[in-house]
Amino acid sequence: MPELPEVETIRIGLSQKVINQQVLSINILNSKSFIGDPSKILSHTITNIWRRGKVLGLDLENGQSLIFHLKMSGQIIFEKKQKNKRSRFSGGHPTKDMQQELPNKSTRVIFTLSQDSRIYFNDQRKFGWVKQLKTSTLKKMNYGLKIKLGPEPLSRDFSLKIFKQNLLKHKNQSIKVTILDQSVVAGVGNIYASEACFIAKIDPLKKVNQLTDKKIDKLHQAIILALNTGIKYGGSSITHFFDDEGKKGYFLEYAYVFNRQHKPCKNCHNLITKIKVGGRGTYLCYNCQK
DNA sequence: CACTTGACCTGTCCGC
DNA sequence: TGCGGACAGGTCAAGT
Repeated sequence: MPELPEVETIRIGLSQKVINQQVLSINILNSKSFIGDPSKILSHTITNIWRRGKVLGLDLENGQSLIFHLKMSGQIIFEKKQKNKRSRFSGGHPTKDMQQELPNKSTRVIFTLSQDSRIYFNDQRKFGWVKQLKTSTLKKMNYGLKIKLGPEPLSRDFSLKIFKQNLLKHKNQSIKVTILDQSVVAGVGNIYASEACFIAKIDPLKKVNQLTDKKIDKLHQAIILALNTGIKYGGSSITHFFDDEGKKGYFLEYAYVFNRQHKPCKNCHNLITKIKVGGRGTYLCYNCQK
């Protein structure tokens, strides 16, 4: 589920709440969801929160880190207990988004923090994980992933030059499959890959070596725009995504193509088509994207 | 070697 | 209503 904008939305929300909190207990309800040694985290204090691609990290004062990958269905929900009632809203205003009681049948790990608050790691499909790693080894360990992560798309590291270099390592691969490769650029997933191809007016099936320099420039800009727009609307909620307070994201209301098959293109009114690219659902407007 | 498919899991939706 | 199959935001291993 969560791509860069969804993880970033969670990071922003959590950052105001967990810094300087101590981890009082860790309750692992599904053993495969937690990798590493929880005792190295226990009773230590959170000093920093960060994101790298789709990975979210918490650093602790003892040189250890907790990192999260939400894969397809993971959630990180912060809950602060207030006297008798529990609340996941800062002001206590109920919203329709947060029907679920916690913990629930998807809850895999519960972190109890100081100030009577908790972090719930929920994950229906059990693909996601939480790992304990030494902070100084994070980079060497590729943030818990097997491949080396590419540049952070919303930082200066994501220059046009580097993007072009990385793209051209995959000359014969389709554009969409290539930008989903986390070693080319970190954090782009299936939703924002379709969106970026639309914004750049590129057919996602087209091969990398068919792109002109001008199109590569457009695609580079389009990736940045799509991700920033996702963050602006608090991410995309299809079924599983909620932010750290249990609220939905609204990006899909503003999406050009994703999940809009048989609906009119927002640019030319032709109908949006759904195809498969690299085994993944892919949405496009054949009139706009060449 | 480059590229594709299936596995990992649980749940939902759709056609028959 | 039930059953089987396809599909779902990601990553990785195995297969071609």
